[in-house]
Amino acid sequence: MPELPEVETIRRSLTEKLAGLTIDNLDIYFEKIVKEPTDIDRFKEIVTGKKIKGLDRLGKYLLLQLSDNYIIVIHLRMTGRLLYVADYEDVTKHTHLIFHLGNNYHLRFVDVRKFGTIYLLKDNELDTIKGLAHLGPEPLSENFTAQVFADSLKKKSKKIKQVLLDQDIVAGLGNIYADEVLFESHILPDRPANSLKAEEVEELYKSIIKIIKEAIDHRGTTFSDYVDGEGKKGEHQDHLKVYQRTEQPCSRCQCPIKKEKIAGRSSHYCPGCQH
DNA sequence: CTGGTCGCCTGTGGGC
DNA sequence: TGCCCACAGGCGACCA
Repeated sequence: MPELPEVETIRRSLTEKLAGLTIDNLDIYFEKIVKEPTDIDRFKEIVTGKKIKGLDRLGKYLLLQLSDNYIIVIHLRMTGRLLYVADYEDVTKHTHLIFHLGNNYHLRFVDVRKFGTIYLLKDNELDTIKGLAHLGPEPLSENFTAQVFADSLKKKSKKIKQVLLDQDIVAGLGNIYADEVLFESHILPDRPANSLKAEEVEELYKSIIKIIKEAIDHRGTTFSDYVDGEGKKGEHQDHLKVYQRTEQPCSRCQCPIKKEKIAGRSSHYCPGCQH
C-alpha cells in the first residue's frame, strides 16, 4: 500500500528513465481508472505525442509533468503499480493502461484492486482534485513546522490515529506509518488529538519526520504488492516495530504487540510503553 | 462541523 | 478438496 515513502521511491526510480521521453501511443484496458477527462478519447488524444518533462510528488500523488503544461496525476491507492518495462515483456494480468514510450519501453499501470486513479489536467488545475485541494504540508518540507502541526491537533477531538491519516493535516501517512509513528512517540492510537501534551506533540512531530525519512532510505515497505518503478521491493518491512507484529514482543519493553480496530482501521500498538 | 458506514475491487487464508 | 467469509486499506460519498 503505497504511502509517501513508497510513492517517493517510485518517483525517484522513474525520473531518470522517463524524463525527455515522448508518449507515442497508449492502450487502455480498463477505462474507469481515468477519472478526468471523462471522455476517454479526449484523454488519449491529448496525451498522445506529449513529452514527459519530469516527475513530482504531492503526498501520495504522483505527477507526470507533460509538455504544453499538461499533467497526469496518478494515485496508486492500495495495490497500484507503475512499471517501466521493455515493450516485449508479457503484459501481466491486471494491467489497465500502457503508455508506449519513444524508446521501445512501456510505462504500465497495473492494479489488482482497480482502486487507483489517473487524471489528466492543465498544471494550473490541480486544485480540482479534491484530495489535492486541501492537502496538508509535506512532512519533509519546511512548511511542516512543529507550530503548524500543534495548531492542527488542538482543533481535533478525533483519535490521533485518525488525525494522522487525514491528508489535510500532514500529507502522505497511511496505516503502516501512522502506527509506526505513534509507537516511536510512545502515544496510544486512540488518544484524542487535543489531549496530547505539548511535549507529546513535539515527540510526534519529530517521529513523523524520522520515520518517513528512514522509510524512504529503505525504499519503502513491501508486504505483498508494492514495488518501485523497476519492480524492486522495498526493505522497510524489516524495520517495522509494530505494524503486522501482533503478539510479538515489543522491541522496547517485550510486552506483546496488540492489534485492534481504531477508527475503522487495523491498528498495532504496544500496550506496555505507549500511553 | 462531526462521526459512522458503505462502495469500490481482487486475492488470500482460516474455519469447517 | 471446496465453499464461505473476513480481511487487506485510501478515499470519496452519503447520511444522521
